[in-house]
Amino acid sequence: MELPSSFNESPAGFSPIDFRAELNDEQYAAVSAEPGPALVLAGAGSGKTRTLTYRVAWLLTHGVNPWEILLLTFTNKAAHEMLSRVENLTGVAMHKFWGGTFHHIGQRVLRIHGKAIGLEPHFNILDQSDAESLLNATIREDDKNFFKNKDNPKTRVISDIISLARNTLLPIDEIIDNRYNYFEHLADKIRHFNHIYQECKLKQQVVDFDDLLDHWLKLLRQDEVLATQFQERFKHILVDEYQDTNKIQSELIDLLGLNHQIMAVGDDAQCIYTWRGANFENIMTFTDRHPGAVIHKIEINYRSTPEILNLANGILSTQPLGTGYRKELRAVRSSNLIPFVVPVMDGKKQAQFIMKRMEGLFDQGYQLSDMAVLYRAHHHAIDMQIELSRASIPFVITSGVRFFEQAHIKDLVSQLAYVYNPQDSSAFQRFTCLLPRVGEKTASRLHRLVLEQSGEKNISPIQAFSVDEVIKKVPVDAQEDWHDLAYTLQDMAAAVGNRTPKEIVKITIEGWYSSYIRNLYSNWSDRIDDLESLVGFAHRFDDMTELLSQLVLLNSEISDRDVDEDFDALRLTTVHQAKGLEFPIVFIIGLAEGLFPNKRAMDEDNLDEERRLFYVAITRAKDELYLSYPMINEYGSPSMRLNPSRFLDEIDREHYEILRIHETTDW
DNA sequence: AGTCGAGTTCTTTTT
DNA sequence: GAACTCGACT
Repeated sequence: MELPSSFNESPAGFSPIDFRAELNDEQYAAVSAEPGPALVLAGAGSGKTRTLTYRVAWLLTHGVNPWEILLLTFTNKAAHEMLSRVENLTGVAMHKFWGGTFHHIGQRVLRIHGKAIGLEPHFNILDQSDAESLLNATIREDDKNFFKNKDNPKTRVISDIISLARNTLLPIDEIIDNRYNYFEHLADKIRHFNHIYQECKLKQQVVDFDDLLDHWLKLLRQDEVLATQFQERFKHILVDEYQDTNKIQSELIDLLGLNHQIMAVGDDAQCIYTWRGANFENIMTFTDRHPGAVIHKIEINYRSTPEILNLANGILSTQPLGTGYRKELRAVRSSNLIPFVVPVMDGKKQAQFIMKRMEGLFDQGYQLSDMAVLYRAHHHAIDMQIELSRASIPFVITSGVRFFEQAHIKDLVSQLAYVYNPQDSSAFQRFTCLLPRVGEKTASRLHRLVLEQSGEKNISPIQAFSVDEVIKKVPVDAQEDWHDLAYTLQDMAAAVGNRTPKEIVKITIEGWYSSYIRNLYSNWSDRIDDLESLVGFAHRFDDMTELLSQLVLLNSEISDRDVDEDFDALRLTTVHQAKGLEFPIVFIIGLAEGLFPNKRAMDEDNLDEERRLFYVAITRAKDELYLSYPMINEYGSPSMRLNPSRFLDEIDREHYEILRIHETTDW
């Protein structure tokens, strides 16, 4: 039930857009808003993306230049989608905008201006797991016995604490006080670990995800001239999913938008990232921080049936008073089936019910790609995957190991990263540890030795791989591989500057790594195929640094062979990853206490966020909605009885119908 | 001292 | 299935 769209009607010339006709009153008011701070409260399914897209188009047709617009989004996908829609609408090419995730833009700023805070333009970006291993290594080096004590927190926890502190701009002590008070005695220690970790990264010219925001903010704060330059350059700043911004992000936006040119778009009812520091205070206090801000409410819902919206509104009304903007989704679609609550015996029965129901839906003309199964946590989908595979029903699962996070991809990328930044010990360690009898300790010794020799003999670190003093220290079993590896890296280094990224990637694959992988994996040809598709990906880049950043930041992008959009398959996804998507048919599974709401959220009293997550899940559905819960959980050593989710109890009984599984055999 | 293999224990959500 | 621990082996 989308509004009429004139996309692609005039492929050659771009005829003027009739904004009034293509938008409803609420949307039009936001799109055509006068310059000045604005807060757009867009309910689920109300055409938020459309509004943002048309706003950009509006600005462009009213004399604003593309480079004067900064578009900040939560995911790369959202940025891409919006900008390509703008391109279709106005003919202005995507790359003319500064648009992307906060991290992406931060990276871009730091490449250009990072020198001021000690970052060379070729710095490498560590992903979550690289960052954690580096932190781990730093801690071990500083305090050998720290992890021997079982009562001490694991690296993961320390990393979480540090990250939360940085994202909320609060001191580490305060984070520990508030959320980890059982580690109070370690506050000094953790602060110290953080300190040496930051130093270590800077020395190696690497940054983690948080640095991309933190350094960016630091840069703007310390260099007033630069800050002013950005403030004057970006005449319009548009922020998507504003409710999920954290303190450091809102600080960045406020600083960049000092001239009151921010349009923030969001929905406080859909704030689901507080665990990552998101703070919906940002959206609640926006008008205080930006006096004169105009609030635009967009509430007409084009997506869902009234029955589904009744349920969604019911959830909204159970939210504690005063915690959000008052809103109600208004339906325009005609009535359809009432949502069903489906108790089932266990996960297997749950999967079987869904498959049974799917058959009925096929008869009604729906296809697999119209349907999605949503769940709270990845492992809730195991039974679903098993049963679907057994019945050979095609499905895509947006989770698990992402393409760029697979071992062989990271192995290869580490070699590329190292050639561009030989200080990067994480990259060095990643590929050296693949050699026989080389582990963490040997790797770091070799890395030090290589740098030392490079300094002493005044040669590049990569040439130093072949120096006798280094070779002597390589374990005997690894000698042969070491030579091949050194040769490949030197080949790559020689190609830097005069070959394209694509060609360099090719050299890397065809070098040491392909012979290594052949001996290691039985499915090596699949893995080589993956690597080959990396060559295709690299083809899009002229600049290796840009390619390397994207490989880390774009972790949701999948390999080219999976990009087939027409492939008819059922979608399995977590609720978090389903944010912003819509499906005619939605099954939400595992709606039991301890699963959804998640046990940990119950322990930590985070039920409001779980409820918002449930709200997000429900509002993905267009035509039909099924809410199911297993009564028994066979995972966990003694099978446990499960109670239906409290969220089901909170819904008015008249808004759904209970479906007993034995009655459904005829569907 | 450091690597490697076997066995155990869990994971919410993501840039 | 991967991330960690532990004991054996170099």
